[in-house]
Amino acid sequence: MAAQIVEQATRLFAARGFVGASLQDIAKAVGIRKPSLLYHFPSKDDLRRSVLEQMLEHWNEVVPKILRAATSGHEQFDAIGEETIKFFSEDPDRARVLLRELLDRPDEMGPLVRKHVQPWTEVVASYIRKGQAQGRVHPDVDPEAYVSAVINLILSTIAVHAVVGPVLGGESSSSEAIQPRLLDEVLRVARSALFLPEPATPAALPRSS
Amino acid sequence: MAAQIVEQATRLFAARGFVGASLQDIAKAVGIRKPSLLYHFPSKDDLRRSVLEQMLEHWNEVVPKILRAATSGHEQFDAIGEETIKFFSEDPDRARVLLRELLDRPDEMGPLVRKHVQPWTEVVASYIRKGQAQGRVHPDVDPEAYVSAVINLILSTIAVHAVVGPVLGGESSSSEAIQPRLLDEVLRVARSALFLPEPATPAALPRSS
DNA sequence: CCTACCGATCGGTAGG
DNA sequence: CCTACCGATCGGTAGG
Repeated sequence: MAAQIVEQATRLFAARGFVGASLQDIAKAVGIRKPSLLYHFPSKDDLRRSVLEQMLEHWNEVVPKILRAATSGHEQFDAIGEETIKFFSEDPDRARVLLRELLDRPDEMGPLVRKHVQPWTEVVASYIRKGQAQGRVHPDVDPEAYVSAVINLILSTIAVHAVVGPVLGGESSSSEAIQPRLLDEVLRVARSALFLPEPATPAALPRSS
Repeated sequence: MAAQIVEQATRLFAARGFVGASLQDIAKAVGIRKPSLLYHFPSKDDLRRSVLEQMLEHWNEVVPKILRAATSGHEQFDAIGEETIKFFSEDPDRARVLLRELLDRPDEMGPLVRKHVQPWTEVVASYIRKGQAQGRVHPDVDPEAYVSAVINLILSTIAVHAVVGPVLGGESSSSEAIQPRLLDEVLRVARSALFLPEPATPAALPRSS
């Protein structure tokens, strides 16, 4: 039961925001009365925290899988981007709730981001630095800033795809499915802003032209 | 007076969202009573539309200046990015209000984006296509998707900088000013995802190596 | 898990 | 531009 409440709360918080989605609305979506909902979650704020907690829990399950696949090289960095995109696009409400919370409660989200996002950000950043030392990655990439930018890009692209997507394809393109064009371009942008174009054997084969 | 109301409404809508900011709050910030506010704006929704309108008005003043400077070439594309960043970072509340509206009212924002953003998106896209024909721009750039991605990137980076910025610099870095590191990297990502690395004289000087 | 109910606050109006 | 007031809805509680 608690799981269904969290599920519907996520849906409605994502669509209408925390203050915009009433306990009444959420209870009705679950099929119970408001006081029954307040038996499972003592307050609306407790429910909000549970929604975030469940999301970060799922995220923490997925992170090791992402990082394991990513030792180095082009394909592995693609894997990081693809898995991150998969996490958010298999339920865009995750991106919307997260973005809303970042806007609504920056002071509260700071520590949460520091706890759940910064660690793997630093792992990815260290891979980037290693890539720079090996001459595979652009030397002027700011590793931490790059990772932040790509996360922001993925998050916002998926969160607002319903309005930005249809603007691209003048066609019907129902407002439900995410346009692959957008996500493909996001990945391409992230990739080509990172890697040097040529294998570039910097010192190994000093064959001067 | 109406201008002060719109100004404070923008501030509070940006910080707390449309439903989270009450007419009471806004009136108090202006220094008048709620019914006086409702004399200038017949309803809260009218005030919301005025906030959006004023923002898009300012945006429309800035767009021609941006496009005029951008005929072609590297520096001109940088100018587009820099001016767009300037527009939002000189008042980050613009980015926040816009992002909130995209999340809150996708169906209403669709037409607005189509009207105010799509036209210049297509101008920029056509520059990109010209650059591709001349071999200056990566051939696998999807012009419209690229522009959408960069707008999303700028918008979200500025909107949530207060929480993402401090995560980067472990130092004090007060939560007010936007970290130049972030914006510099955003510009670098946008630039290096667009242009081919070399001048690459494709057919003009067929000096085979 | 429910019915019944609470004070507080919401957007908005009447009337001056 | 104000005071006074409206019905509706909010999150939450009592009590079973």
